[in-house]
Amino acid sequence: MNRADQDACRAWQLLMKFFFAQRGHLPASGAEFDLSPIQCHVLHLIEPGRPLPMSRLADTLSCDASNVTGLVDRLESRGLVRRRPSPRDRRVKVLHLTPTGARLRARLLRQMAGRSLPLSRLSLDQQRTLVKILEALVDEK
Amino acid sequence: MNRADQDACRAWQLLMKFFFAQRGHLPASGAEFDLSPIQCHVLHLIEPGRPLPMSRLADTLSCDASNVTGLVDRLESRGLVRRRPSPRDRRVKVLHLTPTGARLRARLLRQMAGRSLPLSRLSLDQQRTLVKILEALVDEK
DNA sequence: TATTGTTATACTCTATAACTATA
DNA sequence: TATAGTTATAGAGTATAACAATA
Repeated sequence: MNRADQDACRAWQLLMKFFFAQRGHLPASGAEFDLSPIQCHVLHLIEPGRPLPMSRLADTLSCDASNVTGLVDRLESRGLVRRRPSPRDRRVKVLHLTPTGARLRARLLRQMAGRSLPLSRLSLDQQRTLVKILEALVDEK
Repeated sequence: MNRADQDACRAWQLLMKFFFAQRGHLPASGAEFDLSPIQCHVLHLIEPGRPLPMSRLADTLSCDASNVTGLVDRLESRGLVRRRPSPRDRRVKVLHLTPTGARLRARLLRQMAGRSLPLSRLSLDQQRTLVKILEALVDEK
């Protein structure tokens, strides 16, 4: 294995380590707000002011549509999200955050960042470089 | 908010986006090997040649010990891991990968890296910088 | 007394199959 | 015919409480 391959290999090993470490923190992060990990994930995906069709949620979560029904039922009964009919396609229901849901989402994300991302270990230069790299790595479409 | 705070804010927003994107891919990644997301996580945590006590697994997953019992039951019945008594403390059981488990773990991690980490979008310089940054960010203890 | 792991129980998460409404 | 969403069902994931064995 050449030097470039070694670097790439090391990079994805560390990215996976980071990912699974975050995944390990998620149950405790969510529990502070009485949210399951998957509920945290849904809340992250429904951005304020950006309604999301149920089917898109199922795709992004890599799960079956029947699963999303129950998931959204529970979030809706807690007053965090709301289903609304789509004006364009009467089969579709789009998901909105309620004001309560938006506030909880913001608190959750702040808490997750504070709990598990020791950015203070990085220099300002490193933080800026990290931003550039992540922008290349995370598909924003 | 000053410039430094903006950079830090953007950095953790992107890290969270990366994390949840990976989390979204995990069910499909695991399904190719008939593994649930949590089973993938456990397999990642039990490194070959590095036995792991059950209690440590519960801590790292932020879950209750009673949960780990069932989790390990299912992995053990598939021949992927084995419980062994600890020689030092007779209350403790440590987890080992079987050869089959170690092979499956390697295949899973290779597949995850190939599926979801488009490192080819990064220059070699960026990859090397990313490694340095992640080493600072991921607690290796 | 405290800790490790198991069991019993109940609820959430999840996929499969069958269904309705709409496109 | 195909797609969006629901329902029913069954199995996996999860926490709580009570327990046995060991420290």
